Amino acid sequence: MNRLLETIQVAIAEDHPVYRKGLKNLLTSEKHLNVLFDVSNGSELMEQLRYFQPQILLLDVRIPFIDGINATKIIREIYPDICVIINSSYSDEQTIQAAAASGARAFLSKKSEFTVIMDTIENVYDKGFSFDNGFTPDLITTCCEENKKITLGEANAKSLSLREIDVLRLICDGLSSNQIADVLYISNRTVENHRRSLFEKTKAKNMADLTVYAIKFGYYSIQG
Amino acid sequence: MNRLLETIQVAIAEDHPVYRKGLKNLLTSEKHLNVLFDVSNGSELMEQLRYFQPQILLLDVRIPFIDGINATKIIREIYPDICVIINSSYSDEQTIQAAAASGARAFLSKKSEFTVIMDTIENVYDKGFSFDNGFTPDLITTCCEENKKITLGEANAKSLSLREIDVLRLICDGLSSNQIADVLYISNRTVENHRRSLFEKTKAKNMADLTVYAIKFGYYSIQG
DNA sequence: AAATCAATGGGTGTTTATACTCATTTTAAA
DNA sequence: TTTAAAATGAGTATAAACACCCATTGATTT
Repeated sequence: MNRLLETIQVAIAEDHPVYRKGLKNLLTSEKHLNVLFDVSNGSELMEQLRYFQPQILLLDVRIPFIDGINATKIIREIYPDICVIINSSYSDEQTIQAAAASGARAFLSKKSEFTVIMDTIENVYDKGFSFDNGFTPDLITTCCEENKKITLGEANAKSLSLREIDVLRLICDGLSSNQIADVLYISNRTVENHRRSLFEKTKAKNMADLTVYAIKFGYYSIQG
Repeated sequence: MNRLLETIQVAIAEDHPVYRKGLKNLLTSEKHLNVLFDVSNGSELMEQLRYFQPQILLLDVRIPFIDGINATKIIREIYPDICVIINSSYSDEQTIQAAAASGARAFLSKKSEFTVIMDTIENVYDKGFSFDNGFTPDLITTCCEENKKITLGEANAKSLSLREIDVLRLICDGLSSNQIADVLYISNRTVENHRRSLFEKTKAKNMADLTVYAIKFGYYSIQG
């Protein structure tokens, strides 16, 4: 293959600003790479993914709101084409195993040299996986067997309409049905109907449940 | 003083290559700063210090061979003019206290924005200390004498009780007051009282608001 | 042309949440 | 040992949420 003709789309999720900026600069300076976006927490990550899907996602384990492992699980369900590379400060067995089980394609230590990061990205881009740092083919296969047992039926979830997303976000802002009705200039009965279809589509039971769903799937992003 | 005529001599000891390079690039781009050297472990650090003495040393706690705390103690003895700024991934009390006791002039979280790093460097250069991230004048004096208990007055004032956290988590799980009462073997009136104090402490208006708060401040984590 | 769906609005209920008031017991701290 | 706070429970209200039912309009799709 001719690498020169291809540009790999990369994204970064990492909460240490200096590390994130440094990594972004180094990746940007590579001609065949393009950094689609960089975010500092899981909430922002899921929001960005709704609009931009990178081929490679460099994902820190310890990020706020939705941690790297759970984010990987969710991403595997909604965006199975995105290859997640887990990046962690600690390379202990539990973390590596959790990364493999969640559906990550490679594991990187934060102590890695930049050349190692580049090698890993290219390996994942070419072959789908990169085996290093305790990440082995054996581990993947055993973990994938485990994965088959825990298949979640999120694929059945119907997509939300634009108006439903409006209502969902205002719910997360803490507004009541009446308040939402005032904001959107519609009847509170209409708001309640939207909410009812939100419950049906998301299988949520109440407002709290709905809020968790919204954050989990990037419909609502937590700030600060 | 005229900052433009002065160049602050800085050095970096940090074992994560990407973070180190990123930080070095950012510091180098500041005109009144000069990065004397950057090393990846305590052994290299002490070797470099024999030939080059920076005015400010940005020192990671977790570096190989000689960790940041011990390195600071040694530096204070041999090179008392070098101002050490401890840089750490975790801002827990023990680490901050240890940093203060070892003779550090400031404490930085690795999650800090670059502007915060710059402010800290300039504060230390101008005044000898920078008080932030739990680093207080009191801490310096008490740590230099003996290990006293640090009272966290403001943290206790707003912190949630254990039972309140139980209730908060079950709310996020989507349970109603009656269901929570069943799970915790208490009256639903008690649950409602806990919920009321949760509203008071968090200033949330309803369940959705409370759920966002819980996720934001780490009381509830989203599972994949 | 017929069917589908998003968006709008309503009727009639029951359940739950929220806002006040208050009291008791236990536990931890000053 | 007195004080404060946490954890428990309740009475009485109103507001909101939630569960069913239903219809109309406009846009898109088949």
